[in-house]
Amino acid sequence: MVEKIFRSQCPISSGLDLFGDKWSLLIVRDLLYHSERTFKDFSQSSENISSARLADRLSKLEKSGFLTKSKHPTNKKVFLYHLTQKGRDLAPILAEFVCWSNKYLNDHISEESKLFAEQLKDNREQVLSKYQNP
Amino acid sequence: MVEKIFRSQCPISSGLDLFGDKWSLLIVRDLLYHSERTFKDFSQSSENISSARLADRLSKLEKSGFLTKSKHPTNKKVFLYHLTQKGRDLAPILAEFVCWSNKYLNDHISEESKLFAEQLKDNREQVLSKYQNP
DNA sequence: TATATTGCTTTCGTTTTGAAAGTTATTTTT
DNA sequence: AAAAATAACTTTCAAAACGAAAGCAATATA
Repeated sequence: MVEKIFRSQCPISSGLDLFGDKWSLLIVRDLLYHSERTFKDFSQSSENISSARLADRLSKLEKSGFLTKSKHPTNKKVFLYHLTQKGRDLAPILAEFVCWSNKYLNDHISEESKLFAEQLKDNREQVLSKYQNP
Repeated sequence: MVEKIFRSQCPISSGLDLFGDKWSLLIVRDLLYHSERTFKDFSQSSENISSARLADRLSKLEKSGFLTKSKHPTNKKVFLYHLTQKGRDLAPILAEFVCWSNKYLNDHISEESKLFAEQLKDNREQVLSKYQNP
């Protein structure tokens, strides 16, 4: 009845068990950058996630405590997603993805992300601190 | 004929396209920790990867330049896997996994990894520098 | 020489995925 | 007020990825 979540006691393996797929960290990325997103917003990100997959990932990330879902103040059919602290604390992982890709995929990534990688290189702590608080 | 590798120009999405699955980073982890591994060594890691999946991941990681495969000096049936610089440079990503899991999965991860997380917290640069060179 | 081991590959049933279409409640337009 | 559009999903279905197990060839060990 109780399904096993973790393959081992390794922190890397356990992290992968929670958010190690092709989509979860992209949802987190969008929320770090925009702080508030709707289902439609996520759908329109450039990686073209299918709505089935998006719905599934949002509910898993909510269940695992990475994000919260709340009602829009005026529009009844829209829901708003926000990161929790647990989700915001994934920012340093994403930052290292950015740095790695800036070094090894430099001719492929966008100019905007190269600039961001430079900022991280020069001033990691300060850049990241902006994402640590709500 | 040419298959698309990357979903977008985002450095995070592109990193996930290359090594964003449940196994690749665990192979890298083993090689960061042990510097040299055989097929059997990887098979015996505590997450129990199947041999089909392991063979597939090793060949993909080799093809993408994260690791190299070479002959054992004396034993003809054994092959040795090593990280390239490109692979070693994933260490900071793994380090952030360790820090995140130490904070949010502390009651689940091993004591050994908690110690490692503490070392990273106190002395990130020096701890990581050990993994940056061959 | 017989047995065991290594590094895979193959097979196969199950799970996960992506693409597309469908649904419901609400909001906007006419 | 009725019709059309929209948001947030859900459903369907075929394809891809996966895990477990067995099989295999070359080499090493007993």
